[in-house]
Amino acid sequence: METRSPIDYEEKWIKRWKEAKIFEADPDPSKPKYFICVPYSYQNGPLHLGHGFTYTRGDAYARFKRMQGYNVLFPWAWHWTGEAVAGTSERLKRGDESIRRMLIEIDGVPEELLEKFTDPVFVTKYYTEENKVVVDAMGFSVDWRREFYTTDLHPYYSRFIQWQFITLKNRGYVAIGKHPVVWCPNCKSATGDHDRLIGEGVSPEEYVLVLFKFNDAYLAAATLRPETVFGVTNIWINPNHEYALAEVDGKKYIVSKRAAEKLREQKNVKILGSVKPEDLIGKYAEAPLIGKPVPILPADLVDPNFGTGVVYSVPAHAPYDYAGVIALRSNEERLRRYGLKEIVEKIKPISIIRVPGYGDYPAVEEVERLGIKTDTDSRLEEATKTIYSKEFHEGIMKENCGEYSGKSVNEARDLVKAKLIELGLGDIMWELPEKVVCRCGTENVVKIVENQWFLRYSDPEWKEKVRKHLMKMEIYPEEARQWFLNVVDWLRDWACTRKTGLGTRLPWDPEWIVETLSDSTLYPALYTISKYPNLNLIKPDQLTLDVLNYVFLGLGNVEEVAKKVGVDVDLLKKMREEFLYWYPVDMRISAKELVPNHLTFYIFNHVAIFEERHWPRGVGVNGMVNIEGEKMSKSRGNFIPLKKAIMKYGADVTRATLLLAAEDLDDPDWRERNAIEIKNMINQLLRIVREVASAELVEENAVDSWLMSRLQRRIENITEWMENLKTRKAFHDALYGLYNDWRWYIRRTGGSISKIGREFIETWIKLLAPFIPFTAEEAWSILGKSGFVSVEKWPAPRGELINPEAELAEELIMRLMEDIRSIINVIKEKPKKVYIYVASDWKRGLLERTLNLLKEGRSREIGELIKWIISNKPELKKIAANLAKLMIENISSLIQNYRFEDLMAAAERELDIYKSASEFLTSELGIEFEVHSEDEEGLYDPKKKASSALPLRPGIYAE
RNA sequence: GCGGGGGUAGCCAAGUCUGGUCAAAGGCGCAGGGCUUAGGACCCUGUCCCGUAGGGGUUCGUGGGUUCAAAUCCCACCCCCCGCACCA
Repeated sequence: METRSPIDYEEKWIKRWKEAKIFEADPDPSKPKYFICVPYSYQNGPLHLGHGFTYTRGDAYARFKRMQGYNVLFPWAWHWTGEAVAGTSERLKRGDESIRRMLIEIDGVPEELLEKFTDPVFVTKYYTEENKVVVDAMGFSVDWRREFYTTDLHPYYSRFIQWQFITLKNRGYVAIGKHPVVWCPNCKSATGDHDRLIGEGVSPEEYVLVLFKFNDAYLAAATLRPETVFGVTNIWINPNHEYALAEVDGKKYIVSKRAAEKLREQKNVKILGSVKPEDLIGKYAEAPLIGKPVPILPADLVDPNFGTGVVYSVPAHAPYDYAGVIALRSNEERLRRYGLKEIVEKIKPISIIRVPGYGDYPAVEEVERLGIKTDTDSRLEEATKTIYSKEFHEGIMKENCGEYSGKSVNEARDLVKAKLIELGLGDIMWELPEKVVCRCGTENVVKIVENQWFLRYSDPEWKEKVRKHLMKMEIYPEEARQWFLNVVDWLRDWACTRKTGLGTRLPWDPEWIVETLSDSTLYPALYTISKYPNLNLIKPDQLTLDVLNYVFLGLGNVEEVAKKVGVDVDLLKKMREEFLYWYPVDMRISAKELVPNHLTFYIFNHVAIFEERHWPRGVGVNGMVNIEGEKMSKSRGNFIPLKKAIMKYGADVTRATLLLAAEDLDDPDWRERNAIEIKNMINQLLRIVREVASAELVEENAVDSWLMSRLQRRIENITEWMENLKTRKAFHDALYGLYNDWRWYIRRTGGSISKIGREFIETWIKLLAPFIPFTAEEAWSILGKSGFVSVEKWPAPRGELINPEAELAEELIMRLMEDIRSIINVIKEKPKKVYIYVASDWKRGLLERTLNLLKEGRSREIGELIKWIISNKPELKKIAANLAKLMIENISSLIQNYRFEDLMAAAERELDIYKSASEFLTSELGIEFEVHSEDEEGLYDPKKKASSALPLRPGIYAE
């Protein structure tokens, strides 16, 4: 399906830009370079408004830098690596109706192609073609000669990835090990979040198995709180469940049957037999570390399907356990059947943790407070959470905890765990805190994957290098820096390989494929040379390790390398030079969801592989697009592909609507209303341009100076905001700020336009070019300009055109208009005539005094002004206080933008300013005006308004 | 739980770092007027409450505090959004 904008000129400019090759960038030593990129997107669907937002920001910045005179490289590529597309194909093959519908209705895939979607490679190809059209349609200023996609389906991408991984491995950044994953025993694969029927977001948790010696075996109790073993009073088992006796890594465990099965995926397990609950209940097992025999008791709270089905009981600190004791005590039948009465009576909670806000037995307190009587009461969950968290954060181990006494619970937990394992009395079991069910309907377990390859992001030295570099990087907005630093602290080793999906084979262990977030960390470097193989200057298989080592790291003897692979030495040298010219990346722009993964990995990998001078310089992050205030998602039905937005509103409207919606970490909200409004605005802009293009230019006047002055200030602000990636502010001011200036100008000139007015419009178009490039080009050509505004020079503010006097004069006129309106509003009838009284000359002394007072921060010393007024004009005694107060209020709002001299000068010219504006005021308000000075002889002033006149605030009388 | 961001007028959204210029930009919506054959677009005005003179009153999640002065600084609390590893 074609992507066609309703705006006729958009297509035209895409074509012209392409023909003129203005976005193709080659090294040019005479120009400063700027390398900006955005993360490539996974090709499992159409680009949507979320991509559109990040990419438009990137493009606007690229265009801005280009206009500033930088040699800008803005390349593009496509991510094919991953498992999701394979999943889609698989579901389609199985005849999944929902995926069919989604592809047709939401992604807009033609029905006849659906058959081919059972092939993942076809899917990625299809979307790459579709999306490339969209990227052009959006007006992104891409150098397409450098395009590529990932995986070993591409002629050379995998060579790059293999080089990267071999380099990482050689430098010790790759490790092999075990790794827990959520596992579907039926599908025999890891179950990602999106492949789940139940249990989204659930990940494996590490439980400690505390081993209680029982004959020649161990009762293995699973716990998150091994430190509480000092408070154990008994063991709970489920009286209705037959347990398994199993050999686990050479040791005999008694656990529930389900647990034995689960452990099979994690350890070496041999099931030896079963154990009846009656064989355990009433007997004793020995608690580790304290060597105390504790009785084994029955409880309904024990779920054989969770953990090991064996629980050790700490009634002082675990509400469930205390409730279990209560429940058992009152269960006469059970006590009799197992002969437990005496044992149970002796059980007393043992306090081992001191925690503020509770006495010795927090669990007892909570259970009694809530009046809980059974061990299956649902309120126990809440009580457990409360105590767990409180004790973890504030709890201290008491004197009865051996070497752990006095330590925080937090600390003791890890120490006890380590000790138990060291003594062979503890073990690890991974378990899912909640039920997870695979799409296939099978309940999942945790599997330990063996021989998993990792990137060693936990390496303290590596982290430290990254942290240090982060402190030097430009990060926009600044708040994101701390976030990055936290991520670095938190980061663990990353399982970097998978068994399924598309990607690049791990060079030294080809049964593994480099996973998607690990093969996308270094590729900006590839952009610097990808045009060579793309233009057939070097063959993909000539990009050997030696060649890449030379090009990216400067290693080896270039003559020898060239000879070995059979390419021209100069070509290799040129590639090396091109890499050195462009690298490092100056700016990478992305959505904030990539901070905790991709962007951080990107920095880690650069730091690991390249020389320091090639580490990333800047990162900009932004929020994630909402639609009409709601999160965008296919399942909500509010998913908007970029293509759809373009076809409805055009690219510039789409770009503008997104850019105006938010900046920094705020999430932009796409609102249809805004898009419509912006469409009108853009039409209006072109209307103005056409009008100006054909206008007969008149002589300049004072308002022209005002207009130019405003323009300089706007340029200054817009430029500074852009430098800091404040795209919303910058564009908002470029669009609406300048528009409002223009409207005022037209009002003041009565619609006539001077040479200056035209110059303003030309500059305005340049300032808009990074944001709405199509409209800007169209406007540029309407103005009769040749060439592209896209490569025009970005306007620089001209200090000599800043004219505070002209600005102040206009501001005074605006204020006067407001005051008159305000009066009319209150008296509720339109006056026949309005008299303006400019303050008497002597009052300028008052202005001077007021300015001094404010300058010195003594705005409260109003008494000084009052005294001064009275000493000059005793007859004003009554209103002196009022005048002084008004004076301060009026001036304090001006003093921020204008200097002392400007204000004094304006006060001297005030009469002229109002007189020359009186015609304008009449046309605006439809009222006759007379402007007088308070000093005039025989002044017409029936309501004595003239005496209330102050410098820069005339008196007004309406009749 | 841990980490990050945020709560401003009917809605969206600036302002918060650097307290006074803040009844608080801009846009939308709404109301009135203009233009127009009409609609749309466009232009002007108004849009917290009160007010027959440019003024006054009460607001910026909640509750305290600092200060001559707080949307802005400090403390506590409530609520919302995002990320947390095999989805990219």
